[in-house]
Amino acid sequence: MGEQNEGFNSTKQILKLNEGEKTKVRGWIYRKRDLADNIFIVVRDSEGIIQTVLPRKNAPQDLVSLAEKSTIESSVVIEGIVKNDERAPGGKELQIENLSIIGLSDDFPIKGGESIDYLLDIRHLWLRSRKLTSIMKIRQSVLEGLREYFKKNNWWEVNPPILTQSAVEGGATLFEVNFFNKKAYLSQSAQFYLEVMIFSLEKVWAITPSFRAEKSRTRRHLYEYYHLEGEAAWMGMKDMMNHVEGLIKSAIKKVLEDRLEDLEIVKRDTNILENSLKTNFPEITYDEAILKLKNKGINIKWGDDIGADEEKVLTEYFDTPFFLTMFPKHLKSFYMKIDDSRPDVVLGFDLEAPEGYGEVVGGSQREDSYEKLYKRIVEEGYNPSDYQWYLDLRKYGTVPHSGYGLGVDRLVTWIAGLDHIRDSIPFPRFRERIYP
RNA sequence: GCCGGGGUAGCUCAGCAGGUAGAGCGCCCGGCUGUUAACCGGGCGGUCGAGGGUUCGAGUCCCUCCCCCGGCGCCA
Repeated sequence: MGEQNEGFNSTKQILKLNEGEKTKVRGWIYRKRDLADNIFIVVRDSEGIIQTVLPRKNAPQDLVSLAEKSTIESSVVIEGIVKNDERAPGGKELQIENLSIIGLSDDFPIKGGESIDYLLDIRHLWLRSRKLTSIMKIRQSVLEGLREYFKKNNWWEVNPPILTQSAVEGGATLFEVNFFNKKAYLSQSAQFYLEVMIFSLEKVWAITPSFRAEKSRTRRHLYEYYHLEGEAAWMGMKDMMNHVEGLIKSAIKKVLEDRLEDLEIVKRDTNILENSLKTNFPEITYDEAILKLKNKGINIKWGDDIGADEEKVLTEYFDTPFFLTMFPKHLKSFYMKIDDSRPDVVLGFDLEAPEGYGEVVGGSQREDSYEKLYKRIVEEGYNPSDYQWYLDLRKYGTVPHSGYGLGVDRLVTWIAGLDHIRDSIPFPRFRERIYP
C-alpha cells in the first residue's frame, strides 16, 4: 500500500490547479498579513509556498477569529478554492473556506537579521528556512548521483565500523571513547577496513561519519563529517582518478537535472557546474604546480607543502575541478605507493574544486608490497605491531589497488556554492558547538 | 596552537576626553491598509560576558578569565 495524501495537494500542486477547483493544503504559516478586507496567510510546506486569503466580508465570525489568532509557524490545514490573481506569488492563491490550527506557534524567534551565532543556537528552528530546506534537497541529490554511479559500475556498498582501536594515520586528532575500560576511538577513516573488503568484493565503497578532533577554524572543516570512501583491487592511480571524475560528474549531473529550483533559491551560478560536465578534469602534477606558483612570483620550492593560499592561486588556472598529483613522499601518508621511477614521489592525487573551494577528494594507489609497507611504517615512526592486520593483507595474495576519500559535505558546499560548510549538513559539529 | 575582530534591550547594533543607558527591528495598544520582510503613532523592555582593580564616579581605563566570529596550519 502506498502513502495516502488524504485529498491534500501540496503547495506546488496547487499552482497547477485550475481556477475554481476546491482543495486542501497543510503546512506551516510562513507569512501573515492581517488587513482591512482580507487576511493573507502564506503557507509553507516541503515543496514551496502558497498564498491563501480570507475575505472578511461574508466569512463566518469564528473563521475570522481563528485566522486572526493564528501565528507565524503555526501548523494549519486549510480548505479553499483556487483563484488566479497576478498579485499572489506564483499567480494563484487559495480562497479560504475552512481553517484548522493543528499546532499554534509561540512567537517565532527568527524574524530576519539574526546573527549566525544566534541562528546556530536555534538550528532546530532555523532548519525550516527555505534556503536550508533547498540545501538539504541538493544534498540528497548529490548522494543520489554518487550512489547511482557506484551501482552503474558494479561497486559494492559496505558498512565499516565507527568504533575502532587504531588510527589510520597519526593519533593526535582522534576522539577517544571508553570501550569497556579499553581505549577506543571514533573512526577517522574506513580506508583500512575497505582495503580488507576488496579481497572478496574487489570494488567497495562506504559512507560513514568520520571524526577529527583537529581544532580547525576554517569554513571547510567539520569535526564530524560524512566521508565517502572507495577502494578497489586491480586499479592503478589513473584508473581511480577516472573513476573519481565520473563519480563527481554523476553528482553534478543529478543536481542539475533535479534541483534547478533549489539552486536558484540558494543563488548558485550554474555555469561552472555545467562546464564541469563538458570537459575532462585537468591534471596538474605537484612539479608543475610548483613551477606555476614560482612563475606567479610565489616563494615556494620543491618539497614545500601547497597551502590554502597557494591552492587558491592554482584554482585561478581552472574553471572546473582539477587533479593535483604525484606528491613528495614526505608530505603524504605511509600507505601511498612510491613511484617506481622516483623514490621520493608517491602515486597520490587530490581533487580540487574551483572557485577557491579546494580539496574535495584525496586518494592514491596503495602500497601493496609487505616489505615496502613495513619499511614505511617504521620510517614514519609508527609501531608495525599496531598495523598487524593491515600488514597481513599484503601477505595473503596481495593485489595492486587504489582508493580515496571524498568529503560529502565539501562536495555539497561546492555544488551548492555555499560560503560555509556548516550549512551543507543539518546539525554541523564544528568549533566547540554541540547544541542542538 | 597562532594572527585579527567582537560580547550593551528578545534580535541587529550605536555609545568611549570616565559624569544618571540609546536607535532600528520584534512584542503590546491605536491608526491605515490586496498585503508581498507592508506602513504610521504610542508603550513595555537593560546586574552593558564574568570576576577583581583604579576613581567622588566605570559600559567607557587597567588586570585575569570565559564565550563567539574571520583567517592560518592540518586535512576530506
